Amino acid sequence: MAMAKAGARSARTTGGARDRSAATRAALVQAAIETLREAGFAGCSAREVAQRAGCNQALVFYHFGSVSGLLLAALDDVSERRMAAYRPLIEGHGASLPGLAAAAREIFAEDLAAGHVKVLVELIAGAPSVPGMGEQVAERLAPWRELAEAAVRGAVGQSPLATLAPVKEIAHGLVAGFLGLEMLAELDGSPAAALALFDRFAALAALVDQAGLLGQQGLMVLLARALTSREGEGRR
Amino acid sequence: MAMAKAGARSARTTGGARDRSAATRAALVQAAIETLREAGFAGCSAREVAQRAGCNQALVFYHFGSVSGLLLAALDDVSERRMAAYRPLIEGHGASLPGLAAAAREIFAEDLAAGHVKVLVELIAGAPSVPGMGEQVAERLAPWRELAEAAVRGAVGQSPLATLAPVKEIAHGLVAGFLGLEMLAELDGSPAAALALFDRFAALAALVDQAGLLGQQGLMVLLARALTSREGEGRR
DNA sequence: GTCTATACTTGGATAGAC
DNA sequence: GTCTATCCAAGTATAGAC
Repeated sequence: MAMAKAGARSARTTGGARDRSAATRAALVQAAIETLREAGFAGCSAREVAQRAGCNQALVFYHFGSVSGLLLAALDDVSERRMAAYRPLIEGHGASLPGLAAAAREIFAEDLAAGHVKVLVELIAGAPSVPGMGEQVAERLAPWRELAEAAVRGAVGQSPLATLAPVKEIAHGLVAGFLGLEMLAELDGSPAAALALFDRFAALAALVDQAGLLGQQGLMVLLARALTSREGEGRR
Repeated sequence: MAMAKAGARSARTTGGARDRSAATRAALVQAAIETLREAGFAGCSAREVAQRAGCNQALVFYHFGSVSGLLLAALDDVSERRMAAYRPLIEGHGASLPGLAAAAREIFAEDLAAGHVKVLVELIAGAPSVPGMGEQVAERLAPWRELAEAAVRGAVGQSPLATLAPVKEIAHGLVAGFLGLEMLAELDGSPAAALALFDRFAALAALVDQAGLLGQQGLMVLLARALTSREGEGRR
């Protein structure tokens, strides 16, 4: 998928030329991420990005066809690298809710610092100005949503919590939360509030995990009782 | 605050001229909202907006000084009108958690349909491309965050839930959730997933409210016990 | 593959007529 | 207050030299 544009390169280039080409592409992609982060989608002109990459503006069009092509390649790059980093994290600790919370916190702190979620946010927000881009961005977001779903399923799939809401819904909320927290962190100029919320989530997860001792015999029964008994509802 | 730019109008204009001026300003603001919604921040040129408003491009600069000035005025307009609509909703039903959930659902459904949250999302995302705009947007978001905080305080302030997380944190998460759900709804081309999540939230709120019968004597004791008793932790 | 040069378009912003 | 006309800056994209 990241190689979708590789055809732009001749199949017979020499090794050195290929290296240089790859280096240029990589530099442009990195510069695009940086520009998206610092100047937003609206600040991402071919000239601006090329300048940061230390190369010529025309190379954006040679390698990626258009500015939006470059931005999508940047999203691919971030996605691929981050996905590779997160999957083991989630598959490792993800069997428990506290593990998921801790993993999510680490991931998010790292991504806030590196601006990875910002790339996504900017592309989602900027997409409507480029015909057809919304679908392209949605395609690239899909694996993330699946990863979130898998993480939630692994963490609460067989616990009583799963009966409170479908895994898909919880995952949707999680992804939305990531995006929203990123925007607020950007606006506030600080990720503190977002990280505090994650810490709180981790603490609550630990609490629920211990309450999980109650399991079907405890927590669930309690909730079920609350759901069914409607007689004493005079609470003001 | 919405009158900040009123000085652009002479103090001695005739009644008719003032009406026309106000109408033009209003048309531009409405067109800006519509453009932000359909083409995003990056698609909001003075020419594009003016065309939708059915007036001349130069009037953007006459009335608002700059394109970003117009966009901020659009945000002011949305904020003011929506705030007026929500405050009674929240103050009316907000004394209970289910009331808050129901109110939030109504608000959000309306705003999704009208694109009000989109305006905010686009301005937050687009802000980094205009020097100083981030602060302006943050200022305008502040009342919303306070409203969310007041709503949360009113709904869970004296309930056992409030001891699980500070009201400020919950409110921060709520606002982030609104923003993130808006982005996903936009990308999906459908608010269904967001609304389903709100419905779930409302259902859980009703559940918690009924569990609130347990109050300090029930739910809290349970949670406290889970927090302190660590001896039987052999749960696999 | 990369550069320079350039054609063309769009956008921000202002001057001046009405 | 609104419009036309216009200037200028910035952006996309391509052609052609190296």
